[in-house]
Amino acid sequence: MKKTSVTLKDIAQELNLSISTVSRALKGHYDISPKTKKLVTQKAKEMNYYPNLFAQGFRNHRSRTIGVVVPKISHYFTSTMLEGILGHAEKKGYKVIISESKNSHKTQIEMLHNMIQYNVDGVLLSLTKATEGVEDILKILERVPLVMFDKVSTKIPCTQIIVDDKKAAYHAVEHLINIGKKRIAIFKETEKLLTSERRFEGYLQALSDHNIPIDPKLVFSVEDLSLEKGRELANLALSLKERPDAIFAITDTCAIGAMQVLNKFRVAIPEEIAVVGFSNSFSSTIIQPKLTTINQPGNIIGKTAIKYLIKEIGIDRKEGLVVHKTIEIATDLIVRASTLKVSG
Amino acid sequence: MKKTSVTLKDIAQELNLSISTVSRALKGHYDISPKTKKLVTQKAKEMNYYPNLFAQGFRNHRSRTIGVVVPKISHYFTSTMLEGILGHAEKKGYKVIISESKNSHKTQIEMLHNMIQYNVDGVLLSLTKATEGVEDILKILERVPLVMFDKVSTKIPCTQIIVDDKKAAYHAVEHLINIGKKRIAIFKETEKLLTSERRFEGYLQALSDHNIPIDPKLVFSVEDLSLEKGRELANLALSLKERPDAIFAITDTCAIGAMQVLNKFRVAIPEEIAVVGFSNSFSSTIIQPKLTTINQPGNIIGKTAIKYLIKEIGIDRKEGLVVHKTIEIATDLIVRASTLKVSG
DNA sequence: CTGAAAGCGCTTACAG
DNA sequence: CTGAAAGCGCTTACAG
Repeated sequence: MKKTSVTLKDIAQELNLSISTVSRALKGHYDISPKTKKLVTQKAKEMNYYPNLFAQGFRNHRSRTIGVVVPKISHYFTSTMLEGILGHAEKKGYKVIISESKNSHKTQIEMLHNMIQYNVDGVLLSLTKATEGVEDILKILERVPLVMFDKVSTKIPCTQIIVDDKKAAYHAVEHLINIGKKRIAIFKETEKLLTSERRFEGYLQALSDHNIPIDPKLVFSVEDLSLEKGRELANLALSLKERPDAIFAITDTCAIGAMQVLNKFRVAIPEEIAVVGFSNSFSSTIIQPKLTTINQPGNIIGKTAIKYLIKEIGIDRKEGLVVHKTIEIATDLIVRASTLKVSG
Repeated sequence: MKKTSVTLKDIAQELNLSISTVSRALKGHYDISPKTKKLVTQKAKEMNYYPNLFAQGFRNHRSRTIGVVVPKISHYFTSTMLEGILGHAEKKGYKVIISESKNSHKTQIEMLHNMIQYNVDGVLLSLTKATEGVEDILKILERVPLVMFDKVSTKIPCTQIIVDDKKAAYHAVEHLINIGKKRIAIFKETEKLLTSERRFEGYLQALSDHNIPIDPKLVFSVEDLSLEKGRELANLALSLKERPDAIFAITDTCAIGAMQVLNKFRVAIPEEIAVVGFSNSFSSTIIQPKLTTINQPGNIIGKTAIKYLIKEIGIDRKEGLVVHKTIEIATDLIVRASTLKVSG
């Protein structure tokens, strides 16, 4: 496999020009005469010249590469965010290196260090649940432009793109109230996870805005929410003396687990207990009845994140000019059979 | 943001050594005295030195980067293959650039060209459905080591990692026969897609091995199999004078669409019609009854693909030594309620 | 065992 | 409008 690629030098020789001139002509430098420019660009095309991005990057101290670190690539929502990132990266001529941090804080930090070593121009980060302390990340922030998305931390001063979790949850719970529900349970994570807490805030707010007292018995917190955990919590909820008449689960998966239990015990959904999930997964349309849920536009989140990152990369030299924003991306509630209005 | 990183030169100055010596010491070159080695490695650590991979790559004509082109990253199966790729890449010190070809042949070729321009050491490719002609890809094959996985083409002479589709389908259909089914329909794609054709072969083989005549009316072919198409085909199947007593759908999604129709018309699954899918998606455990399906180890496929690619990268200089293999990864049948043995 | 030097392909001040 | 030269950070034959 020969890979002798055409270089500036080759073009220069063919044309009896200097390498400098060829280089400049190809970049459309204003100093070069139109004739030469035309000559060079034609020859370059003819010889099938492609710039050695490696050499360019080496020379310019920029790689046109962006590093992305996410907890797990095979979560559907994550992969839609990645699609948003890839799409925009391509348009802007950036390549994207992707790493998984799994559920390890250590791996996460390692990956970030790798990214720096790979000379990425900037990093896009979505935190693992297991993130412990942020000092490591603060250090990284000093070395490379960084934008966080989806799973973020308020302790890290950087631009962050998130779903408007509080508002989304508020709408979900308000919807339950509107269909006549009064004892609305929430299935959420224990404190660690910001996303979960913000959804909880939305829940509390909606109840209080509608003068519904908060019953602590209806707040179910657990670590590592999953299908299985959804089932367990549903069992707990059913065993309450005063059962809830609705469940707001902060993930679809957990909502589906809960529904399986309700179905098993022939608890009518939504008549006896309505259910709302979060994230509009494919499965939410498969479960019976179909699950009302909140659609998070992964694509837009990813795209917004990389947009801001590229902007920061552009201005990172002039220290001080970088303004950190928190952008909240709007979601929408998709109403399906699991919360159909109960007539009467 | 200052990014003045430590270079070999800095270490050399500190230690009053030449750059050459420092470079060699760090690589453990046998020529360097143990004392110097120790001195240098310590100093490097102390100064927090990280090699500039860019400069190394530029110098060595290798980037330790692998390019991956897949049709769509947000397909669950695809993302598990990517996980396999990423995991092994990390272990071997390779970074991974990922691109989506969407459903466009043109984009696919563009992405491959990009990869070459990015100086990747090798490329991992899974074809889009829309692949038209392979000349473009053959040309790329001349320029960079390439291994294909999952969606492949026999017309391209390179190492290919695929699921043993024929055998998998054979087992699925044989399982249906074993539970007493005789009129087994297949829901498949039209010819274009190799995967689909190989599953069809397995279907035919299983029937003929068990002396069950093939009824062309039971072979349903359609383009772009989807949930919706699964529903349509199920409707067609139900309208047959002689209904099938089982359906082998070559994707889970399509199987689930079919089941929705069966459920709607209160056709008992599996008693009246049993259903088998393909790929063990999360949804296959959500649909009622749970779907029997074939588990494809995406992780292993990805890992195997990158393993072979790295091997090829190692030997690509000595032309002619590269042997192209087709590796078939074994699958397993996961039996669930949709094909439970019908007693009597 | 160590060092000086060339070169990977490109860009860009400097000079003319 | 064009060219010669330096340099990005590293590796590696060549010399001693």
